[in-house]
Amino acid sequence: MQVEPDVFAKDCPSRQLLDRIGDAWSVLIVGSLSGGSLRYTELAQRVPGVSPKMLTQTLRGLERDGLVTRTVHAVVPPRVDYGLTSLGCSLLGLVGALKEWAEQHIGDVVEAREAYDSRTAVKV
Amino acid sequence: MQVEPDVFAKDCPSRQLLDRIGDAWSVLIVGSLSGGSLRYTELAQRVPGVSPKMLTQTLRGLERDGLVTRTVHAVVPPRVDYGLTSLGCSLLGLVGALKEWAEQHIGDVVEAREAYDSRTAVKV
DNA sequence: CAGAATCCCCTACGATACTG
DNA sequence: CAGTATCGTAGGGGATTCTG
Repeated sequence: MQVEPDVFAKDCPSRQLLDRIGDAWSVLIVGSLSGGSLRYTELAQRVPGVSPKMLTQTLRGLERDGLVTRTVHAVVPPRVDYGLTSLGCSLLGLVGALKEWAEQHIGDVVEAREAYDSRTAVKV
Repeated sequence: MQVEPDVFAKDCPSRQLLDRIGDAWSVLIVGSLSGGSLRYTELAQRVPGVSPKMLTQTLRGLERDGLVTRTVHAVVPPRVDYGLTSLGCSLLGLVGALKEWAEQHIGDVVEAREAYDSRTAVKV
């Protein structure tokens, strides 16, 4: 008897994935890794505005979820590479679609916002 | 001269859409409306765990972004219907893909987590 | 270089109670 | 019914400093 996962069910673990995909840093990091592995510092540069704390924290989460691999090279100075697992790669399509949707519709959304605001701001 | 929107750029407004799509309540609500318009209370029931505050707040945000329409019927008792705009509908594909990915890979993620935890918990 | 640790703020969110 | 208003709290996340 198979239990049907349902993201919409509150108690379903699959809903937890919403948190991960919903996390901006996660999305940004996975997207940044789409071109191949990167080092810690390289990631920090490609994901503008991320603090070392959040970068590490997010990477740990992604690693724990099996989306990202962490490879430590025993050299000096230290070198750590982060790359996508096949599971992580399976997310790429989603991230791409997300990116595409966002870039395609941001104009409409901005317009809608302005319209809404001017419509609402009437009552001072 | 066209400015290329880029979700990955920190200052790009399209990145704000990440916040919207990243918001669990937004995703859940849009998903719930995929079958057609719903009233406030119906939404509250279909989105388990949402408080009236967050429901209203999220709906306002979605309305402002032009993703959702809010129709007030001048009847007693009051009746307000929420439905997707065409822009909102354009999100449905993404939400569906998200749902599908989540439900399809939740198993792998749970496994990965257990593996990671047992691997890490070694050092007490 | 890659991160761990600490401090601290602030606001997002939940719970509850009230109203047109 | 469809919300607002108020309060309270946990913790997410930024800045900074230190270390193997």
